[in-house]
Amino acid sequence: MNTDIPTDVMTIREMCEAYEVTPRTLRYYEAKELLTPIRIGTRRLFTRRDRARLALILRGKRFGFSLEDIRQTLDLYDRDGGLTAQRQKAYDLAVKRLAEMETQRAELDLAIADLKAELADAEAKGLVPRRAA
Amino acid sequence: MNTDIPTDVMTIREMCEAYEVTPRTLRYYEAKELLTPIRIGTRRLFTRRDRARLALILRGKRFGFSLEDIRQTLDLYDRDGGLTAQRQKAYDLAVKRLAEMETQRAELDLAIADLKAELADAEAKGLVPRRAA
DNA sequence: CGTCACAGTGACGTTAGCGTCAACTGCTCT
DNA sequence: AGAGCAGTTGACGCTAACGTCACTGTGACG
Repeated sequence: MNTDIPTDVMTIREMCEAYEVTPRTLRYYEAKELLTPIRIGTRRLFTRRDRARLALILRGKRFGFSLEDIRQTLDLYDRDGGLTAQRQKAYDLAVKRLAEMETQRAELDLAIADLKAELADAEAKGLVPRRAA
Repeated sequence: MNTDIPTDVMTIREMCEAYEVTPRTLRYYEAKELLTPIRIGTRRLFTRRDRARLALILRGKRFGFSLEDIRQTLDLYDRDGGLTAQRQKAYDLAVKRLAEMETQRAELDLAIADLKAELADAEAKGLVPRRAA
């Protein structure tokens, strides 16, 4: 009994400024079924849900996941939660992603340590005047 | 006084199997000046240095860095170390990359925590029978 | 009522990062 | 010498993730 339009929606421009993306990007994500903004006539209105998803998308991208990878796990974050097979699959995938991310975290720690060592070495050799905290 | 060929070199096939990449990839990296294998006639021989660089390349890729990003910092890892402006630039860039990686680490921790919470929530709702350690 | 700024829809262009194929070039082994 | 095989060089192909452009639609406003 609440089929009307949510009040806290944003236009495409507002979205772009809020998340530093272009309209093209948002339309592209919609085409790829990552976002599902409300359509008023032809115009798009992005809901709270869209914003949450967009944040997750952008985050995922920074970790090197593809949009397709991201799309497949996004559903897990939907609160409506039917006990569908769809959702079960999303869950399974998410478990795998979690493992990947933890692996990546370990690797990242290693890479950071390595890089720090290289920098320290370069400094020790007197190559640079940098002050590292 | 050691201009001859290093003994611990690898052919392109050996490299491919060792690092799970294709010949195409290695040639591509060479074309992009990420690797500089020795050329015997037309054949390539990959040195210890190439292997170290390749490992760094593959690692960088997993964190979402572009090959160009990677190329620009790789020089820092070269042990020969002239005090060139080149090297100074590599150092400066590396400092920036380090900051990026630490940001990424923080985000990754957040993302992991989020995802774990979602999974726990899904389990609590009885959506799945998974046993998480 | 004109226009004007913003939104939308194709459709084509672009870049990175390789895949794929064809046509050589050398070895090496028989 | 011929066969075979790993390796090389173009050259073209392809996908993801958008950019860009040309055109259409439309609500607001003087």
